[in-house]
Amino acid sequence: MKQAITYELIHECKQTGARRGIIHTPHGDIQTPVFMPVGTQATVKSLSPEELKDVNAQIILANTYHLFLRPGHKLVEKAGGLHKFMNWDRPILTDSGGFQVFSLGQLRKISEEGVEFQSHLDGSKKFLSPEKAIEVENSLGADIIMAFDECCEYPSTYEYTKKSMERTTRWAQRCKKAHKNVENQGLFGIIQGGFYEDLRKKSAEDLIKLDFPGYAIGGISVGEPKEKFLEILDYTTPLMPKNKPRYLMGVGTPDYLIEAVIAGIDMCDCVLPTRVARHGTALTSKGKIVVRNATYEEDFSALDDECDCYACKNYTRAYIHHLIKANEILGIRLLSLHNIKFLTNLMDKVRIEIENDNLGCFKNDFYHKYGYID
RNA sequence: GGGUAGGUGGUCGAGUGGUUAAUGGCACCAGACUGUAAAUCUGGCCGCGAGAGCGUACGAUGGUUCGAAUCCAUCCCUGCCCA
Repeated sequence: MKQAITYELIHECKQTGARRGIIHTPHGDIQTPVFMPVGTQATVKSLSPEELKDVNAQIILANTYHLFLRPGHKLVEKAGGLHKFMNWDRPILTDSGGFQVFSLGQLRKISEEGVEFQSHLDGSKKFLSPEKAIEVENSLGADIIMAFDECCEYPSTYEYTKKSMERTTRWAQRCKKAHKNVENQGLFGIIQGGFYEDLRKKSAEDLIKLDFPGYAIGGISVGEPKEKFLEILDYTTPLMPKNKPRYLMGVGTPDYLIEAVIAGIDMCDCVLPTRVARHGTALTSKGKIVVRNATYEEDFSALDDECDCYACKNYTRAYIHHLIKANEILGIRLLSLHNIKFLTNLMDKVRIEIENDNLGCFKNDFYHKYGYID
């Protein structure tokens, strides 16, 4: 049977082992490694699809939980699917709601059957199971859909993490069984196991037996220190199949992205660029700047003199500072645009450096300039 | 000129004898943000001090009181009404 999602490995960086590849999807190819902006409610907050294309977004995320609650997956299906509904003709990935099991901690109850949520919108009770999540994801029609998992908080005990991981594996099995649209949508499994090496290993092994077209690492960047993050990344990534896309969920600071790619990751997503944008911060080649702060009041330079985005080509820090202070939407939009472009530009460079077998040197230069102490 | 309501920290505005350096909102100054309950949240916001604390402060001056932003007197200023 034709697979919706396939991965083509083009090159491995001789310096770092990072992978340069292509993910083939029903809505076109994705050059990897790739950064994926998040558009939870079928929109990357404040930006239009045209603008997302301008900042080289190759693929975006949407969320099962949110769209299930509103406007409802049946409505999106009636609209002709997510692509048509939101006017985005490039690939889409839908998260399963597994992250909401974590982020809505106080509003849900987990059982073997699934998760009962108290809707954050109106308090009403909603239920998501592996089968229901897949039903919703099938209706939404994204190219890549994620298995319904539990993202554990940090720290969690070994016992709890083990139980949760094993349940996530059983759920993955149920997801696979429930998935009806295999030719158009690729279902990815999510490796859990928290911060325990043997659990990660077990999770990966069991999920690989289920033969998903791609695999993700979940349950990372939930508040752990960076050393922990690197540790898990380093022992989990090699467990993932080489001939399939490897997705690290929820990672978006420049250093984490680079570390992930070096570890062998192909895809990352994060709300960070758009969220910090709305809060008045720009990511730049010389580190992040809080443009909301008074120091930028009379700074008539661009956000980042190395950036070619619309905001940097046309506006000054002083102007964007003013817009943010004045609560004007344009400030948020310009920063969102810039921050996404900053990360997609970073990944563009990363792909080139992999091809040139030079990612290690690039990392050092980048860190030095950005102000990371490595 | 007569009457009336008022003058509180950057601002609007609570407080009407003590636990009040003085509630709130806004403004301002920072910090956080990683599969989005987030254009959100947290902290600071009279001066000096690391801190304990000290010093100033509720239009002005004087007074009553153990104690006043709060009571009294006079003065200054502002809004509104009448002439």
